[in-house]
Amino acid sequence: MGGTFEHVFVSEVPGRRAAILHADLDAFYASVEQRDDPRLRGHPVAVGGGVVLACSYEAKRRGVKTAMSGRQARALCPDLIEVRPRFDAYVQASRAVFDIFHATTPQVQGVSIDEAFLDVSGLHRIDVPPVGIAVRLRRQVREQVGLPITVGVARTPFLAKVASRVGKPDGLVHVPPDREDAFLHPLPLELLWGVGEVTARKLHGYGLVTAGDVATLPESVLVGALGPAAGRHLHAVVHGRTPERVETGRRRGSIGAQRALGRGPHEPEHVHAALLGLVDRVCRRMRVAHRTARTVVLRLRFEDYTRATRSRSFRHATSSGADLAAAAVALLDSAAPLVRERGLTLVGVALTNLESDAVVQPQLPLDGPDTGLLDSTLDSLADRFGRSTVTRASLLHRGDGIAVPLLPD
DNA sequence: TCTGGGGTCCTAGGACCC
DNA sequence: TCTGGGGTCCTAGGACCC
Repeated sequence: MGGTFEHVFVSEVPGRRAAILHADLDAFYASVEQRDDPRLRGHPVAVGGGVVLACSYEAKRRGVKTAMSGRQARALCPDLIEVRPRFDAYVQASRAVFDIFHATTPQVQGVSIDEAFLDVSGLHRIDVPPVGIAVRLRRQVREQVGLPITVGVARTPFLAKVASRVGKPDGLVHVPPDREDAFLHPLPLELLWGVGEVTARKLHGYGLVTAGDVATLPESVLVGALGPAAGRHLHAVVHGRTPERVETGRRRGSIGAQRALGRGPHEPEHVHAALLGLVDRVCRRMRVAHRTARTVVLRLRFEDYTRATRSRSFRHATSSGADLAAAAVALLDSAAPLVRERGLTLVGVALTNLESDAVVQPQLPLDGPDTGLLDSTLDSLADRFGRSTVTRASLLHRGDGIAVPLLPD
């Protein structure tokens, strides 16, 4: 395990500037395994089945990467220790870490199971400066949960995210507002959040290597090369013009599940059964989340690794497993020629255009809405869905309860 | 080197409406 | 008969993220 390194550019800038922390657990799944099994510590560890889901920094140094096949990883690193994932342990560790985040500030935006943005701008009177908060946060996560975490501190979430990337593993990087260009411009453009393989390749084609190179270009050139949204975004990014606020309380927009089938041929009945299993799973998750869906998306992947999607939208959102399953099966039938031609290797289903469906079961009066009851109903819904959404709720009768379809954001 | 499972956002064409 | 601009929704594909 690497030692702690703390890289702070200069001392704290006083005042009430926006201050965002991006906190990102290092090699999360692999770190949990190393925490729970001392024999794994200091050794290259990969978590996964046939594919590497996460790997320790010892493995990363040997060239092992996420999403690599197990065979490939073993070829690069013969002494690799492969561990089956224990998702329950990861969820538990994540909850413990997020508890520390929420104890630090109410303004927490979760990004994934192992990272979050924390807005500490409002804490300047009641707490130590942001870098001090970051130092404490790292110590608390290490002491209370036993995991290494990297924190980036900056004026905007985007810069904090890039800072934590630079600080990995187990580091702390602070970007003071007056050093943003000095920090950002020397970095290879691949480090910019949102620049992936395709965009990087395009930009390299123009002879651009660093973020600073990109910053010399006018917006119109970037728009011409990358399209309006990506071009404008990248131009804003390299000049430090990204939003200062974190977004809390956002609800997800889709629920999906997929299953790799392996190389075929596959019996149609087998594919059919797999699809129904997936629909069942996503419907279950949707009901637990008190959502309904208006659109079903079928995802397919073929032996040549090409992909296709087919989708169908309903007039009204539904939570009916039967309706959604029928739609999914019809979509699969419509793609039958493609499946025959290319050979199916993956089937997936996603529910999108999600709406909230809060059905209030207790005996509410059906004869004319009772204002008091409705108020208390709305209050309890506000706890579950967030105040701003509920103020736009409309009420209607359904069966022996009152259904409250909440308008989507 | 043949690649898992969960998401987000953007683009673009066509239908349809005013 | 031919012409315009603007908006929304649906569908399919693609880039990107962890």
